[in-house]
Formats: sequence, structure tokens, C-alpha cells
Amino acid sequence: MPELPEVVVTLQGVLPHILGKKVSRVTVRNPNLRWPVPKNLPILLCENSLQSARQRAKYMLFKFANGHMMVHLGMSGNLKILQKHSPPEKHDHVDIIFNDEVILRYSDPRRFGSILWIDGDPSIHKLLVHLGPEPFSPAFDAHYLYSLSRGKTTTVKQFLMDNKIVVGVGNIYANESLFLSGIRPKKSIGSIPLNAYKILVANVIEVLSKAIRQGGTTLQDFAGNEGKTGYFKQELFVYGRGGKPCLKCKKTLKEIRLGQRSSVYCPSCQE
DNA sequence: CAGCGCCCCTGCCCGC
DNA sequence: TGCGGGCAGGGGCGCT
Repeated sequence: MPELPEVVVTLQGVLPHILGKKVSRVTVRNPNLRWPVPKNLPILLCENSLQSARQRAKYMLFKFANGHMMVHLGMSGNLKILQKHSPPEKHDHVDIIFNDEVILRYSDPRRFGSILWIDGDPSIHKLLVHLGPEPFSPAFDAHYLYSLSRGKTTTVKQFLMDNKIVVGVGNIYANESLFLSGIRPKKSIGSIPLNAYKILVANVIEVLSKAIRQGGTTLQDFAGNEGKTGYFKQELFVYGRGGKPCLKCKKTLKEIRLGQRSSVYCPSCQE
């Protein structure tokens, strides 16, 4: 489930409990995530203190003196804090235990997520080096999208979800941003004028920041770090609503597939 | 080299 | 009530 807002909310929620603390032990119950959890992760982490953490795309980067632990939540992962040990459940794959017994626990039913170790500069890691700008960075603006799209026929939804163009816009927020912008998901990017890109950029930023403020979108797996759930789902206009009436004009929302992902739009509100 | 499918995996929901 | 099929928030990778 995690889209960018969930990643940001997760990192914000978890960090105050572990920042500056030293790792005392690490338990890896199931290393078979998207890529194997490094066998020496416990050795790498133990006796080192968490110096800082930040997010790049949907990756979380936890900085230690000897390198970075990079965590991705995939489709169904989450991180939570436990103040004291409690019995792990079926999909609780990794525990990182700090010296005050606080536990950072990684869970992921589908195991599409990953926990990797990076020596040296994370920005040149092969999974990060080709990523486009963050949606909240000044580099992500209408002129940028406009210039990249001239002469191309890619659909605008796939363009928005392409990590080389901009990171962090997943399926939910791509659908929502396009609805708010009045642009059909299938629209060819070369035919979209600069003004429409201005509206689109503003809506992508608005939708993502609103979701962050509200604690992320909760579908089936995500629970906030304190056990709270997100409230954004109540405000989705199109995602998951194919065949239902448009909340603005009451016409029936259409559902199509683009790049194997469901895309919902209003044939009346979106052109 | 860009673009398009495939696939990793479990859970859930729907229809029979 | 049981089971098979399809679908789910991501995204790297191999192939055309």
C-alpha cells in the first residue's frame, strides 16, 4: 500500500523513537524479501548508532557511521515501533532492537519490499542514481514536464508514474491528481499544453501533501506507527470507484487498464 | 535505448 | 462452505 505519503508518515512516526540510539541486536526471521536481507546485517548494525534518516523516492535511508540501511516497503510492508518485546506474528520478518529495548519491526506479507545495506554514498547506488526529482522539489515543475513530453506519445498516467520522470507518485495519487486536473489517464503527453502541466503539478503536490497531513491512505495493511490509521481514503474521488458515480457530476466513472494498473476516470470531468 | 510486459508473493474478494 | 481465478498500494529487469 505504501505510496510516498505512507513512507513519509512512517519515517516521521518511527524516527523519534530510535534516533541517536545504538543497536544492540538484530533478528532476521525471514531474509527472503524482494532481495535477500544481507546475511551480515546484524554485524553491520550492532554497536552502531542511528545518526539520521531521510527518504528518497519510496526508499527510507537510515544513516549509521559505517553506511546506510535502505528500506523499501513494497506493496504491503510496514515499519512499527514496539516499546517492549512482543511475540512476532506471521509476517514480522525483521526486528532491530535498540539498547533501551525499543524495537523497530519490519513486516511485509507479500515480501515485495527490501532491506539493503549501502556502503558509501547512497545517491550513486544503482537503485537511486537514475531516479527523477522528488515531487516536492523545485525541479518538479510544469516546464520540466512540458519539455520532457514534447514529441512523445506516452500516456500521461504512465508518465506520472515513471520514476525516471518524478518519484513517489503511485497508482492511487496518479489517478486522483489526474481527476483533479481534468485530464484523462490515457491522454498523450505530447498533446498536453504547458498550462495543463501547471495544473497537474499543483494537484500532484496538493494530493500528496494533503495525504501526508492526514496520515496516509489506509487500505488493508497500513497502520500508522502509533496504531493510528490514515484518513485519506475517505477523500478519494476516483481510485477504487470504477462504475460508481462521479462525486462531482454523478456520471459513471470508467475503469481501464494502463500498464497493468487500474485507472479510473470520469468521462465527463476529464478530457 | 526506449518501452512494454513479466514477475516476485500473500491475502482477499467474488462467483460458482 | 470450499475453491479457483483475478486483483491489489511497487518497481526492477529482461526482452523486443
